Amino acid sequence: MNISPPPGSPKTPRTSRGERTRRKLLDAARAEFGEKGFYDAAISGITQRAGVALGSFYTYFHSKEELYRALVSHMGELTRHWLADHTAGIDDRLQAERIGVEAFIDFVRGHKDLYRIVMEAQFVAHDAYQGYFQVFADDYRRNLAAATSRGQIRPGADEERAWALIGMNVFLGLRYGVWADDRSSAEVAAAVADLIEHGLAPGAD
Amino acid sequence: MNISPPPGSPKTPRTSRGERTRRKLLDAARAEFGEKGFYDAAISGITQRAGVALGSFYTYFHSKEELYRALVSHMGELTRHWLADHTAGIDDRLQAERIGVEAFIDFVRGHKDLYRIVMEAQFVAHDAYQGYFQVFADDYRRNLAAATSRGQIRPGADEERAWALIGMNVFLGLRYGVWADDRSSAEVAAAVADLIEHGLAPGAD
Amino acid sequence: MNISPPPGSPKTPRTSRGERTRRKLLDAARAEFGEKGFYDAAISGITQRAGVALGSFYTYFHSKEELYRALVSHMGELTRHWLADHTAGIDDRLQAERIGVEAFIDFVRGHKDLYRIVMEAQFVAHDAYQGYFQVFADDYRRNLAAATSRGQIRPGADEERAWALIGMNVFLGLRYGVWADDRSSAEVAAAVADLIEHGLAPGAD
Amino acid sequence: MNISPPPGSPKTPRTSRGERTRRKLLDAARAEFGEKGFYDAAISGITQRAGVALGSFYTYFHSKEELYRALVSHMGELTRHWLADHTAGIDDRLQAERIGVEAFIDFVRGHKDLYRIVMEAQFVAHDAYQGYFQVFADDYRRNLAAATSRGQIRPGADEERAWALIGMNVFLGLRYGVWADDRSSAEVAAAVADLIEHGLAPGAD
DNA sequence: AATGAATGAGGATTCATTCAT
DNA sequence: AATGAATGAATCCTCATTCAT
Repeated sequence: MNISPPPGSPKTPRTSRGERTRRKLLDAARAEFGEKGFYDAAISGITQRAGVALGSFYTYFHSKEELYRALVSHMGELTRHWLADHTAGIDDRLQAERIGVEAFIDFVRGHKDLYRIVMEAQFVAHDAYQGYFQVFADDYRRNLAAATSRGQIRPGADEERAWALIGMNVFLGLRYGVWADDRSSAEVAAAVADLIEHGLAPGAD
Repeated sequence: MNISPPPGSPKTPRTSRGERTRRKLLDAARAEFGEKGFYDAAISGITQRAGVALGSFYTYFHSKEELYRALVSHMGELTRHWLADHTAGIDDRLQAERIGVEAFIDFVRGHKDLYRIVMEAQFVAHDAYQGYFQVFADDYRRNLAAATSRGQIRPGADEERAWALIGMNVFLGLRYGVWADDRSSAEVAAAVADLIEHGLAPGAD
Repeated sequence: MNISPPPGSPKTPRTSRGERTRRKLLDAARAEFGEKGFYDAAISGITQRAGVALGSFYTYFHSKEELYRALVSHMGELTRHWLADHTAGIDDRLQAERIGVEAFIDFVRGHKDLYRIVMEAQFVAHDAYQGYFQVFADDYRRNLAAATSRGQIRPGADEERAWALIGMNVFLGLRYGVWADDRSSAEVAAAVADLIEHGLAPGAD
Repeated sequence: MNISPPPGSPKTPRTSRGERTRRKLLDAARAEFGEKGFYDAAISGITQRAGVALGSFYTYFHSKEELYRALVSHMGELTRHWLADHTAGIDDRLQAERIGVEAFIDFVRGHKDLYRIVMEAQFVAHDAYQGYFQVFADDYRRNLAAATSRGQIRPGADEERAWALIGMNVFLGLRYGVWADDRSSAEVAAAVADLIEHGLAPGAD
């Protein structure tokens, strides 16, 4: 007696050979999507890069889009781990913010293909895109609230702040991480940290 | 013997009837692209919405992409006019910033289709996208420099600040203008204005 | 102001050239489907036979199946016209039955490809198949009832009789019209007419 | 050095476990083909229903078509056994005919999937289909000849009669056995028996 | 005997663009 | 200027069959 898997069930490899092939496809897809974008990327391009037959793609993924989503979700995990690793142990929120910007730009520079994939998800898998940032927004809000309660930052509308800070990071990542390298990540981070910390007003400092 | 126009020359209508057709196509394209995105939009969809024959499209545009670029560029002008109109006469940069955020969110809400088009341009007409924001960044930098020289804001790295502020606006527009309406634009603007003005540090205020 | 056609609207040619192309496709499809059956027939095979480009197919039909249905329906009309023409003016039902069988076998012999198409419709477009025969069954029942009221035949269960008679015709058409020609249609018709008229019982005749 | 079996040799299981697997595949195939038809049925669908691995299919069958033919042939045996069982001991041909129609409709109702398989064989394995009915036709002819010589029925063209009677049964089975249940098999059989026995002519009875 | 990964030919459909009228 | 038919390259996905384990 066998239990047939539910319709939308993931296609999980059952052997180590399969595991290897799946990974080759994932890597190839990352390159193909990153270079050409979702629409100009071809399954045949992916399988050729991976060095497997066309049909093998469908042994591991239900569709082009499913694979795309897998990549977006993977990128989310990578990003969060990277940021967590780089800001671990920093108790001061403002300092964490500066380190975060710097780490993020560095990360983007090292993952331009995946960054492009995430950005394009807005038009390919809107829910995945929104979900991707929602996780960050939620984290941010929690961090801001905690910092407020510790007296590290002034109280304020944390949700709006969270989205504003995400937007900053995203565009700085785009401008200084993807489009051009004319500033070091540390420079950018310093400039922005100042903005985040004190704002623009010619205060008393 | 005819003198053929230089390649790449714009296809300009010569009659008022042609002018009307061109406009119908532009409007239809905006709807089609806004709804379906560049890749899923079809020329035939555009001409059907416009109520003209398929072939007529190529009387006015060289290609799908050319039309797309025209739309992006049009959006740039609309946005700048809108912001200029709404911040005209405001001498104080910090106040202008708040009004700008508010106006931008309102603008996005009224032009969701065009906003989507601009965002997707990143993957369809990268140079147009970059150009679109570069104009804003340049404006921003000029404004910040001027405000600095007037003593309205603290001196700082204006280029980085410019991109950071653009990123804020874009994501707030996305989150509060396109994705959901759960905050009034004024609320969002107020929250962010506070951030921009004073930053997060629990300063002397 | 244009009214866009309803989604499932037929693709009607608007020019005489289009009319010609559509007909070429219909003829080619008949040959292709008749030879290879629905599943082994290829759109590319049809367009090659028709001498038009692959894409032209979709200018006239929404899908392979839609064309198939058109053919089945066309065959229904042809058959009914043929039978009506050949049994017109025959007042006696029993004689009409004999002439009908003969005409049907002749018809099948001249339209083997379409006959195959109809038969396979059972598995491709079940409703079209059922509809095809239902029309005949209804006609039959009407004819039997009328003949009964004229005293030409014994009263009986006309619906069951109708389907039985259709079944006869279909299988005789298959056996003597499509599979082999070892009997003339008149011979077959005579043999069957006797069966229909007197049954098998060794009655008084 | 091995002696390879002659090409086309049946793949016979050597163990009872193999026997069991083969039967599971046969049952699964019957369900899959019956539901989806030959072309939409997939080997993977069959093996999934059977609860065995895809590759195991080819341990027992050379191809999809071979299995199909096995099913058609199996259905032939089942049908003949059923009819033989139900008409055994009936000496009167006309009564046997009535009982036969009734039994056939009942049989079809209980084997809709196999009936569909047989019908589609016309397009998948034409020779198997023709053979299937040829056996019945031969039987029929023999029976009719015997009945004639016993004086139970009027002499006539038995081959044509045989195919006519088969056609009746097939279509009645389709209409009243597969498509709808709006008549009991006995009712249908009675109506048709009358037709077969006396024909339609308003004879002396 | 059983497993499930790998293969690659094959086919329907879409769509930007061109062309004849 | 307008029309709509014609083109054919391009691509996703399916699936029977083979093969290595």
